[in-house]
Amino acid sequence: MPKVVDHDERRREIAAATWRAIDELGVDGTTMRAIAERAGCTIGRLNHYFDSREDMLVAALRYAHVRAGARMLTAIEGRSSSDALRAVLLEALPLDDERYTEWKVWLTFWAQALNTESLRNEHRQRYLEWHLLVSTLVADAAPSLSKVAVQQAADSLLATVDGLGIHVLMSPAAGAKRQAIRTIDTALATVLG
Amino acid sequence: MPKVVDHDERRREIAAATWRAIDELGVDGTTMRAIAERAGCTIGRLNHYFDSREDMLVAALRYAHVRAGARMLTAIEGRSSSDALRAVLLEALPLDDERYTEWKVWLTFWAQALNTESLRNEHRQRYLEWHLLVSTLVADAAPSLSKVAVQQAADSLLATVDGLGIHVLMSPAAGAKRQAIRTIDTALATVLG
DNA sequence: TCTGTTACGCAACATCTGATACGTAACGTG
DNA sequence: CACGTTACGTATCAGATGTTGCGTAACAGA
Repeated sequence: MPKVVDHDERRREIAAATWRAIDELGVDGTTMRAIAERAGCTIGRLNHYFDSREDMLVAALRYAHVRAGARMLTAIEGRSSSDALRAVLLEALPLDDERYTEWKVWLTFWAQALNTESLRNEHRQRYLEWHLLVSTLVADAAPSLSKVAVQQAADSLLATVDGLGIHVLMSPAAGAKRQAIRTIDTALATVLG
Repeated sequence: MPKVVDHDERRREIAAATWRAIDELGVDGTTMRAIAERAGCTIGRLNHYFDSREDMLVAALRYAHVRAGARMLTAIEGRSSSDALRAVLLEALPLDDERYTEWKVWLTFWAQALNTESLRNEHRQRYLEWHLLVSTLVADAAPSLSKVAVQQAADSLLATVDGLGIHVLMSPAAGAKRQAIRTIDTALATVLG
């Protein structure tokens, strides 16, 4: 067994570079050359660790997913359920550079998913987890709600977050961000009473 | 002045063909060849009426915009303001094939707009009109609301519609559609009391 | 009918793309 | 110290793409 390298680590590096390329250039501009440039290697290495460009795109999506998931857990830690719910929803919005970039990646993949079944599955997977997290928090924060009402509230909150995210993405002014926070708060007030 | 043809009509035809190509193939797959095929002409004609491919994409976006605008006006006609509000919001969702396709085009352009200033402006324009329409209807339907509350309600409704649209787009099952309608109705109940 | 202009099909081109094939250097193992 | 395997840089290729330029046919106006 010669020349041993951390396979997973390399793949993660490449996924991160792909992620950066998508952020800077859009998915169209994310060519093998662009990724290699950002990963600080040659195309040879990319092809060594991934079978195709599409596999690298999926890896970038998963990478963004893992990042976001970790942030959500941090946001929940040590908060009451209603505080945690608000924190999680706000954490999901593109309010700073990191999350703005993350949203660019999401949006890019949504569009790409329209014509790629594997990406659509990837998205549905993420959405289920995300829905489960929010509905759990809603149930904790408003124990008097029926199961159906909890689901309904979660659906409504998730839709609001996604819509606001897109809006901020297209008009990333400070005003739009403040407005988004206000909208989340009124939505929460409606749900939690 | 020889061989006179309706310039605008030709451009509209090409825009419609571009629209169809985006629907079927995604924006990446929308090549000059693909558009020409759908328009029933050769690439020569495309280049005769548009300076570049990007111009044709913008034209397709405007075409979709015009279509949607016309549908909205039809939906309002002869309804009370609160009925009209509901009709307009539902009309904005991807609940049938035509509107599903339209949403594919929107989503595609949102993603594209992330790296194209001209498309972002195009979107903001559309969003302003759309926001104005909804907030006007809200003001009519709930005259007791303050100006600020009307704006807030409109923001919330628009975000909900956009979020639901994306969700239906990714999971176009009948269940998701019914769920979306229910979410719109609860949002309306909240706003209009 | 003649003429100048417009419409647009056709073919060619330079560019860029993802993928492959090959060569070499690094290194764990015997 | 070989030896065999892995890592990956380099060169190359076939295919696709947007754009350009040329040639021709159609037609309004004189």
